[in-house]
Amino acid sequence: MSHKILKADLKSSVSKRGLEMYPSLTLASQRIGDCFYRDREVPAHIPLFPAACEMAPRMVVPLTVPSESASKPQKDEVKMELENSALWKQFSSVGTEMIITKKGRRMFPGLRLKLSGLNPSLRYILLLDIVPVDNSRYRFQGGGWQAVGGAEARLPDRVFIHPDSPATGAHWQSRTISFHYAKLTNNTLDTQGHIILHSLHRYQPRVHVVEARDVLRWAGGQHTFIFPETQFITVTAYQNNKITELKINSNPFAKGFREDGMNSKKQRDARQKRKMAVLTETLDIVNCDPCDSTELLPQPTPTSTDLQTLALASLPALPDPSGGFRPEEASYQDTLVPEQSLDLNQAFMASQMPDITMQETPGNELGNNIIERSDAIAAPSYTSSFSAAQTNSSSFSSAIFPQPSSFSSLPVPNSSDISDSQLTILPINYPTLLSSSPATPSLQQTSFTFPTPPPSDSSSPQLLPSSSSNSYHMAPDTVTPHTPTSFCAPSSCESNLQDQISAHPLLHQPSQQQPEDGNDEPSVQASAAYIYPNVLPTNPDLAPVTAQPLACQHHSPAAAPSCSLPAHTASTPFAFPSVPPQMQSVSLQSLSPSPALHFPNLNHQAPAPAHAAAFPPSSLPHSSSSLAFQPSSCRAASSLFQQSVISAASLPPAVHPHNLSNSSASSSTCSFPPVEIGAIPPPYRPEVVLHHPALLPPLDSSLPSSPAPPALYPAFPSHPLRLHQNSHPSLSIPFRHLYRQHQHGHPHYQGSYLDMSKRAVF
DNA sequence: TCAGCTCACACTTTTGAATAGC
DNA sequence: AGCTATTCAAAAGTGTGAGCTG
Repeated sequence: MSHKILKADLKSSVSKRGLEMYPSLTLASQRIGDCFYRDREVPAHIPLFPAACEMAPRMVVPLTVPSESASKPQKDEVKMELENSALWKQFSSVGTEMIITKKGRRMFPGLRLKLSGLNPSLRYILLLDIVPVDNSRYRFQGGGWQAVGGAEARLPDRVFIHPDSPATGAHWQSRTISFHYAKLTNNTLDTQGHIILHSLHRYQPRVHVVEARDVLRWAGGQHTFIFPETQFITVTAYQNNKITELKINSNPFAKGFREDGMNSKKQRDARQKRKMAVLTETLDIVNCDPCDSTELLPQPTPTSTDLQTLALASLPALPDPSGGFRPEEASYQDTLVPEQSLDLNQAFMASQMPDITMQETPGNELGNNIIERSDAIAAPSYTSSFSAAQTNSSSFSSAIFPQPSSFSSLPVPNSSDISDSQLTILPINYPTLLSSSPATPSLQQTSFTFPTPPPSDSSSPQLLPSSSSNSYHMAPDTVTPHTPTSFCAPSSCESNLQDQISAHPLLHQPSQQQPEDGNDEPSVQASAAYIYPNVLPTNPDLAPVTAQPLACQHHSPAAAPSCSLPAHTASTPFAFPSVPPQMQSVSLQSLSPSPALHFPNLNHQAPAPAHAAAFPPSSLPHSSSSLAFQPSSCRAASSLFQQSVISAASLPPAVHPHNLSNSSASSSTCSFPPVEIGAIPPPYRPEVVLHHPALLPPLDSSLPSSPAPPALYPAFPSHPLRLHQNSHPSLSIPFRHLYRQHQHGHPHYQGSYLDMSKRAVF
């Protein structure tokens, strides 16, 4: 089976930033102040992010967002379930560790997902990215994981595109979606497209469902799903023996290491004994033959293989200390035992699999570019259960979940806490969690609209406001795609942030979140517009806070700025560079130009339209961006957003690691503050393409030269999208090697990659 | 000295080409 | 000739443990 894997380095703010932890909101100040969401309970425009303290590590932190009003029709109910949730929870209860190696290591357990709610006729792209949960480095001490310091500089974010992408909704919904091809590496110079992570850091995988049309057209609705139980700590060698046991017992490839396996400790010891015996015997023989000894001694020390060969050859009749060395038999036994275990797991999963129903948050019909908030429908139940679980025995808690009961009392660590915190990750008691939330395990859903990173210069096309009241305003001269979104160091911003957070109205509305019944989502009433974060921070953590380039800055909750959003209606297509078929990953980068996706397997699916007009009506009518947190499944909320793209940049404010530890470590909850989802990075910006003509594929004469853009996508001069007809990936440029110079100025610059590091720094 | 990393190893499953059978 | 099933070797995925590194 040859999976045509598409690897591309999309630069997405989403992947780059991941979910920002609340309350350490991280959008650039100039944008943060302009980020408002409307909420029924909070009619006034409430800035998503504190104006003063935007600096925060890009981490996964869900923000609780009041869900859309129940009265609103839910047009977009994308649901995702984690099929092997039970297995994940088993690991999570101990403290999931993921081996990362230089060559890349697969994740185990892998992400096995079920999707529903997609438009069968539309194409979607599934993306996997992994973002830091906090800003700490961990060490396994005293049987548990403890934060022992600050995280290392963030590495280039890469996104793994599911090999089937793009595929129709029918395709995705007809089978289990697995991301087992994705590999993790700690090689910062990795050229294989693996997801680069730091060892001994804590991460949260995220899955993004993006409408292919939208991605190809520099925008699009998206759904982001996060399963708290899939958090893990990266290691180069397992630290917790329990994890090792679980891996061995669960992973078929590790079958040999099982108790009765051929590579078990017992067998290995036996082999070792035999080797030593043979070696000793051989040496004795050699030593007994003085004549030969001088001749033969020069031979190299027998290798283990040689020794084993000798041993096997000389010990065929030797009784096996372990009860008989019969590979076939042992192997057979090994297979039976684990399989049964897995079956049990499956049964458990089935029983535990909640009927997750995440409410989607219909976006603004008019396409208003407003941060839309969807409520964590099931937040209460899930929250409480999660909290309860906290107290239990898991090796680490889900840091991303703030205290349920209280936004107002959301723990906001002092700066001092940050430096010396020795976070001990508490385990999550999933069973408790599940049992406690009978209604629905689904977490809250949060939907966000993400501005599409606009071109950096005036020449770049700009999105014409479809609605005057909700238009984006760009300040090309002041804000470039390179403009960092974060402007203050975490330490300096913490106190302010805390104050702001505590004062934030939303933080005092935990009770307002309705239980998930699909009707509890608070509707966004007040018109809210936030300045289009046209550029994601190149190095948000280092970016100065003072920079406020955007013309439309509104830090006042009452302010409803009208900002023009640059339109990226046209995609600048180019072929992906050829990549190994098995994995193709992209670095989503918000700031740097993003290449148009070229999906090799488009041709064996529904004909790919050359331009938006050719696409069927979007299943994400509002170009929604949604984020859903759920234990095992969730329904993503869709929000109306024209330029929604997976963007970590627009992701929720980063939660301070310590904050995280305090809130989550002490309690895992599902009451999240509003989560802002990042957006799929746009293709290359026009100016970039101009300087790199090679990026542009030959124009397809058969395609209309000037396709009429849909209303949501104002005319934008560009090359018509030319979908590659070759079923095999033939990426003409190192698409997957596009990196953004990360915050902290990551030194591991990819020399062979396109230099995306040159961007304005404020 | 030691925590963390790299690498070779043995074992396993997966993959896909080659072959056989219908 | 075409299709399907089977076989088999190579490739790739595992954890382990010794050795290396800073």
